[in-house]
Formats: sequence, C-alpha cells, structure tokens
Amino acid sequence: MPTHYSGTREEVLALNTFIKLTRATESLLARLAQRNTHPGLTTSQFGVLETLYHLGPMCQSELGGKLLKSGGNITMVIDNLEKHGLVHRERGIEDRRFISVSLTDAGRKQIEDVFPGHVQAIIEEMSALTHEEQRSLGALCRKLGKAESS
Amino acid sequence: MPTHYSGTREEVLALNTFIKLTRATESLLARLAQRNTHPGLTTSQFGVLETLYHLGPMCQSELGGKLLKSGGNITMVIDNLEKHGLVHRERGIEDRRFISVSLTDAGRKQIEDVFPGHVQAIIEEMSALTHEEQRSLGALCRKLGKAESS
DNA sequence: TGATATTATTTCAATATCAAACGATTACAG
DNA sequence: CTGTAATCGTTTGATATTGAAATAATATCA
Repeated sequence: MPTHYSGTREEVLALNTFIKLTRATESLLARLAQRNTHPGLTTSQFGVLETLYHLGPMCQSELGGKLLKSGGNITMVIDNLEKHGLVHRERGIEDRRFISVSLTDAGRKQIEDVFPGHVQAIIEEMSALTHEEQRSLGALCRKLGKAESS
Repeated sequence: MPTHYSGTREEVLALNTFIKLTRATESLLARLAQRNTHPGLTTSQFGVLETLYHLGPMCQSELGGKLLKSGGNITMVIDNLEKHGLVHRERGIEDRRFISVSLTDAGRKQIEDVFPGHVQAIIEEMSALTHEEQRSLGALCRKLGKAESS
C-alpha cells in the first residue's frame, strides 16, 4: 500500500517506510487480539498486570511511563482492575503522594494463567521472520525508537 | 527494555523483537502527536480525511477496512467530521445500504493545509535511519505484516 | 517558618474503540 | 417469487485515551 504522495525520492521513501512500519505493527497487534490470548482482560489491563508481574509493585505514574499512557488513563485502568480484585492500591507511607499498585493473589494467578499462551502467540506470529531477520528488525527499531525529535 | 521472560533462546528473541517493534512504533507515533502536525483534528479524523483525499470518496465499511477500525467507530468519527463540515454523507443510489463519504471543500482545504507539514515531520523522524536502513526496515515490516495467523 | 514550586493522583469532557444487537437493504437459493 | 442469508450502517454499553483543570502531598528556598 504505497503512498500517493508525490515528493522527492527521499520523501517517498520515508513516508512508505513509516506506513509499512505502522501497518505491520497494527495488523500484528490486531492478529494477536483476535487470538484472544488474555480472555476477560483488555489489552491495557493485561499490560498493567504483566508489568506488575515482571517488575513488581510500582506507583501509577511509573506504570504510565512504562506503558506510555497518561495519568488519567492509568487511574481508570487501575480502577477497573481493582473492581475485579486483580490489583491492590496502597498509599505510600513515607511519601503519601504515591500510590503503590500491586497484584493480588487473584491477579497473580490470572497473569500466570494467560501469559504463556500470550508468549506462544507472539512466537508464532514472529516466526514469519527468520532469527536473523528478527535480530535485524529489533536493531532497526531500537535505533528508530531512540531518535530525538529535532 | 528486554523482557524478563525465561524461555528458550528462540522464545526470548521473538518476545524481545516484538517489544522493540511495538515500542518503537508507539514512541514514534507519540513524538509525531506531540508535534501537533494536524491541529484541530484527532488522529482518526486526520486518517479519514487523508484516505478520502488520496483515494477519493468511499463507503464507511471500506474506510474501516483501510484504517483497520470497526464499523461502529467509523460511524462516530464520520459523525464528528460531518458536524465540523469536513465530510459529506450520501446514501448510495443503486444500493441503498452503502453511504458514500466524500470531502467537502472545507475538508479538502483542511487536509491540503496540514498534510505537507505532516509529511515533513515523518521525514524528520525517519531520518534517524539511513536510506538503506529504511528500505531494510520496510522490507521486514512488509514480510511480517503479511504473515498468516496459523 | 512560610510562600512557592513540584509531583502524584483524580476528575471531567470529548473522542475513540470494540463487540453485540438491531433495522434496513440486497442477494440468492429453492 | 419468496424467504433466508449476507451486508451495511447505526446504536448501545463498556472501556480506553487524552488533555486540562482541580486536589493533595511534599519539597524548596528565602
């Protein structure tokens, strides 16, 4: 799906690369969503549980930083997870501005139940590329992701 | 930001590549959003206007297909664009199920005003990679994006 | 100490997003 | 020709998402 933009060769290359990158990522995420690897959890909720599971309890602003989401959003996602009894809020003791969010036993069980299947789905999707291609793609993404906005 | 998952080497490679891909794309999109290259338009609204501008009028389900969005979502985005007088709905004549969506003059002017700046921002962001790297990234994304869910 | 700045979270309004259910319309099989 | 199936758009309900404004707690510094 090339762009219909008529610019210099350099401009067309950048635009086409951008489109391929975003579409590949979006369609990959859509295929993963269709597999329903984390039933009963939204993608955001799964992201929070996974982060807490692998990195341990942390405050909401730190979660927002890791998941690239706004503070208001994290408040709502944690609200819904809390309603379902999957996470626990605890006001900081030394610095009472912070709220430490941690997994409940139910939350830990939930993420442990679904994570292996999620990983398996990712592995299957990524298997469209050879290992060498995966390493290459990772390196390019790393370089692009670190780019500074001028 | 490597994963903390302890699997086989192959599993870790796939997972890390996946994480790098999604994070690079998300942070790139976040940097573009910060540049505010399409003021007064949400990303979805901009996507619709751009699609109509480059591909001409089309019905809502086709828009949904191109933008990878659900039908209900397209209805709302078109609603908001119509409120602002940027697009126009027209019921199909032969097949009355379809609704053809087209740009109004105001919509055309709007997209023509902001599109060059948007392209420029993308070019600047993509310049973190050499032309060769961009071609390589594009090819890998193309291969990954086409992958079939097994 | 006290005014001010910073940080963390919440609230709110607007928009986005999906899935499921629904009504209108068309296609098609019998 | 007729009824069933498929398609399109809309609606609804739940959650997501952002940005801005409001709150609360802490830190800083004069």
